[in-house]
Amino acid sequence: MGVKERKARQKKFLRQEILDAASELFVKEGYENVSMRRIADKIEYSPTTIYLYFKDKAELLEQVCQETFARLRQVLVRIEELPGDPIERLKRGLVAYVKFGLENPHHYRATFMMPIPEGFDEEKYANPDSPGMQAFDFLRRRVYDCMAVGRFRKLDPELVSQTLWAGVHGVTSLLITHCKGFPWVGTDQLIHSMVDTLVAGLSPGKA
Amino acid sequence: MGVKERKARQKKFLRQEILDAASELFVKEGYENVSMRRIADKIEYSPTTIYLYFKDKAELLEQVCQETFARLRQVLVRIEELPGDPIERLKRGLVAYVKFGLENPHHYRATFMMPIPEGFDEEKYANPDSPGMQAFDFLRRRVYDCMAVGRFRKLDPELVSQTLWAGVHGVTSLLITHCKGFPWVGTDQLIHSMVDTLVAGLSPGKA
DNA sequence: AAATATACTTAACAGCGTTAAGAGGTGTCC
DNA sequence: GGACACCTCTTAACGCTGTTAAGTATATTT
Repeated sequence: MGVKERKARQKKFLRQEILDAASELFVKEGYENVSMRRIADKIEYSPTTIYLYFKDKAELLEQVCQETFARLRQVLVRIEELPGDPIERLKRGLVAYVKFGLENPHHYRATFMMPIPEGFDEEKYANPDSPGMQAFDFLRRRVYDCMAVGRFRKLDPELVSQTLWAGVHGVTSLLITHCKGFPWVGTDQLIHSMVDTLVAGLSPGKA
Repeated sequence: MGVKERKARQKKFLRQEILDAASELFVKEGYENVSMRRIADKIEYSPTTIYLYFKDKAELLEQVCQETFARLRQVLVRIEELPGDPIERLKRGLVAYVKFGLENPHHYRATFMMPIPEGFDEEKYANPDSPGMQAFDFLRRRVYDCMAVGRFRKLDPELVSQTLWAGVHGVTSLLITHCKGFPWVGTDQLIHSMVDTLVAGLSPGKA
């Protein structure tokens, strides 16, 4: 009676195949240039088949992004395990965040730069299990570490975390959108300038 | 022989009418929900008429955004004229930038958060006359002011300007995209935290 | 009055996300 | 074995989208 299991396996396989095809197109072309029909062509199924596995295009690409952002989580966990100064570890995490965004610009855009779909589901964005939230949690923990050892001024740690996030998000999204056509002083320079400046501004010894 | 002039006036008038209709829809619904057909309906012309006045949708909405960003320029010029501490003037400009973005989220998104169109024209984005560039120039001048009076550490002023821009852009775009569904500590708090932290981090007295 | 230029429209193309209805094979039960 | 139901997938279609080519009707010029 392993027939049910085999079918389930096949279903899962096709689902993954759709995800992979979508991902590949997505990486190459970005959100608006990936169409259900093109994905279907790639896997040699009819377009409507995709709807048997995903509610709509938004859900499909959200899953693609989640897969990718799971990798960011891994990177951050590895950094979390590394020894070192709390400040240094925080900085490393922030820099890794930006680099990850620049390496996966389409995923980053879809996750953090696209308008929330009309009927926004509060839970999904507040959901602490989403990879985005997990990345933010990493940041928050690093901030608490820095505060615990007095490397940051006594501020609302939530506010500090959000400020840092906004900072690295700013660099990431700006570089993604205007990568060409603007005389950037240099990607790495800008990343480190942001991280160092924010951290310096949060450090004690200066009102 | 004022007939030519009258025609030119009429042409200009219709052009502006298109711009206004597009702007109104754009403000209410955002980029993707504004269609050429809806604009045409609004002004009671055929959709193709718009193409006699604008090359395509991108150019039309770019003009809409330029009109709006011209208002940002006015706001910044007024701030520029105000007396006060160079640091305070810089901060006021940065805060005004974010508030403007939050008041015109669709324009801000279209201008600074959308993928550059395929055949990107380098000149247009490097064009120093574009409202975006003018806003950046304002920022740059304020940075030079702060440096001139020793309120900033001796850093590359270009790098400092870009860092500040990325910071305020980060707050703006993050709040635009995730305005709901994330437990923000408070919009104004976040804005001022970013501005104050960056400025503090750039100030002398702290390595 | 005929020719031309201007301003606009109609019709169409090729694409999009998505849904409704149907086909064809597989497994189940009488 | 045959009827039935299920599961997977497809075909066809709807109503959108941006955009172009061709046509019309009016006004100006010759």
